[in-house]
Amino acid sequence: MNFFKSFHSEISAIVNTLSASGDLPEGLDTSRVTCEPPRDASHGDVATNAAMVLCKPAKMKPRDLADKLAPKIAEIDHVVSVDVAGPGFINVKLANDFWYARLKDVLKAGTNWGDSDMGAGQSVNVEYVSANPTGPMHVGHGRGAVVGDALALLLSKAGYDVTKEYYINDAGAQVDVLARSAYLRYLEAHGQAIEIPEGLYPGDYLVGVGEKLKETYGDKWLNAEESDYLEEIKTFAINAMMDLIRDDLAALGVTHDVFSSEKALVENGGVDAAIKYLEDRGLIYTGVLEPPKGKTPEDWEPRPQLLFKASEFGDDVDRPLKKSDGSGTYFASDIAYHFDKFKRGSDQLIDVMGADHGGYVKRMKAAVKAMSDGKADLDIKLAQMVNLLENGEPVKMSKRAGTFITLREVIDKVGKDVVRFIMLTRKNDAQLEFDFAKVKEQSKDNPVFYVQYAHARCHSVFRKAEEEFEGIDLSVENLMNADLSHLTDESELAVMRFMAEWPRMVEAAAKEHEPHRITYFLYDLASEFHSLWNKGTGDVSLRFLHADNPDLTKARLALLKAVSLVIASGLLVLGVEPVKELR
RNA sequence: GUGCCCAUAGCUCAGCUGGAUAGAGCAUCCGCCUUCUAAGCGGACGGUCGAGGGUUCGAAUCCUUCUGGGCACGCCA
Repeated sequence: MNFFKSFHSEISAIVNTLSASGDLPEGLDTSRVTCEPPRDASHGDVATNAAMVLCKPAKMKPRDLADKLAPKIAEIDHVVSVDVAGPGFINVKLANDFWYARLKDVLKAGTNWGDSDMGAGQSVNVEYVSANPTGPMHVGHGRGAVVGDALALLLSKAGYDVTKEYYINDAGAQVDVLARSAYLRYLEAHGQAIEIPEGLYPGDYLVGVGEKLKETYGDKWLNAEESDYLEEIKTFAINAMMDLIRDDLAALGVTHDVFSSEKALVENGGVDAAIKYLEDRGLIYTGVLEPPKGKTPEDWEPRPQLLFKASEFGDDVDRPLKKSDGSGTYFASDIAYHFDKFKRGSDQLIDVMGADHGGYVKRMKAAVKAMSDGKADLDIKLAQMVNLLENGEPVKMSKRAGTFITLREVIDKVGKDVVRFIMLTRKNDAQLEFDFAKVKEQSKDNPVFYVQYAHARCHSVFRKAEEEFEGIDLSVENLMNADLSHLTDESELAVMRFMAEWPRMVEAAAKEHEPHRITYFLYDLASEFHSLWNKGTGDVSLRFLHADNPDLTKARLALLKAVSLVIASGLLVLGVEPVKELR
């Protein structure tokens, strides 16, 4: 559990007590009071800004208020000292017993340590990947996939009821292009010489589709009109592409709970229903849009269109729902899709998409606000570009020259765990450099390795312990009984303090929808641990195993066990498998 | 032209949504293996947080105006 939270409620209780006794005014709002680990560890274990936040409504000077709160805070369990510092911070030091208790919490909970009930079972829908079913995934898709998947895992850990969803864009012009491209490959499979015109998909991943089309249909479509074969071949090709994509995702360890089809949504009237819903609320009209400023398209001409009043919900202009040929725009079906997600019971929606969809954010948020009467919240995470490098040099990619690198190739080259971890070493909206040379390197330059190494080091001691102490019981149940008061070195306590912050980290990262924070936490924990480890090189008494002192050894093993569990727990959130040994 | 995102050490980036003297890694320099993995650790050097103004006890963080970069801008998805 997040002990900063319970500290916060202790302080609120103190404030209320002082109010009741007349020492402080009634009705002070403690919601802005924070309890955090101080930036500088020498300040103590918990710092609170209570005196500074409450001084104004309490009509006191911050230091005076702090002096009033401090003696009461000193009475809280495990508090050994309270200092007032700086402009009015109250710094609290906790007894070692407190950290020993947290360590036992870790052992007891295992990799479930850090689980939170913050989400209280609220339903969250995370939509991610949603790559068009027109070809294999590229590395950029992979980033969205990892960000979405890790975010979903994180939210689950924080107590939300998460649905992981993929939206298949199987309607519209792009899948028509796919169908035509597949048809050419079908002709090719029948021995015809083909030339792929500009605008169709040239990728050779369609060759196999052409052959399967031949197997399935024989020569049935060879001399047919497009209007006859298009639908059937389209469905066939889309299915083939989705198999391909699902396969790529599986290789990344990404699985979705729900696949939603845009085509189905159009065909079952969902889009029309959504438009009608907005129409009934007076949010739709037919009008003519201003041409875009600055860069007017060549073929621009004013044309009346069916428009959604997005500007009433924070968007810049109203947005079209129908194309000039009368069919729905992508936006129209996406409105229907988000409406559908909302009606299925999620009032918290998260979309992960590529940064090139940035211009789409405002209108979608406007639509969700309108469709849900403001009840649903949509957060859109934009996954920025990934730049592939080889030893600092950009990897040149060209679709035409066939040097395009797919996500699958990257996974096969470095492994899924490396891809997942590296994709989360940056905020989602910052560009990411992915250097093949770096990520395969087994050194501290490579964060994946650095964290895995810490985990592996723990296990190497367990193996050593089994060799040196015959019949030693390394089970959690046994280690839980260790006398932890042997652990008094500053580095040991530093590691314990750091682990105790994990639940708070999970909650903060989940609240902000920022899975990359987990990566940084793990890196820092690994760093604390490596530091402790190395102290043993200079000071033999700090090593973990001591043949002449089984009690001390047991306590140290308990600490190691906890470290390995917290690292494993964090890696699980990232979808990365903790390794016990590095080759 | 308009909107969104970004700007932090020489380089690559964090900075816990307003807290204390702004932190890591790389690079450079100096140290540490008779060892449970040195695949590591410790230290030094390095900053007008792009610029100006504002909000308050307090700003890298919030507001505003600039400067410089990325993305997007009806009938693509």
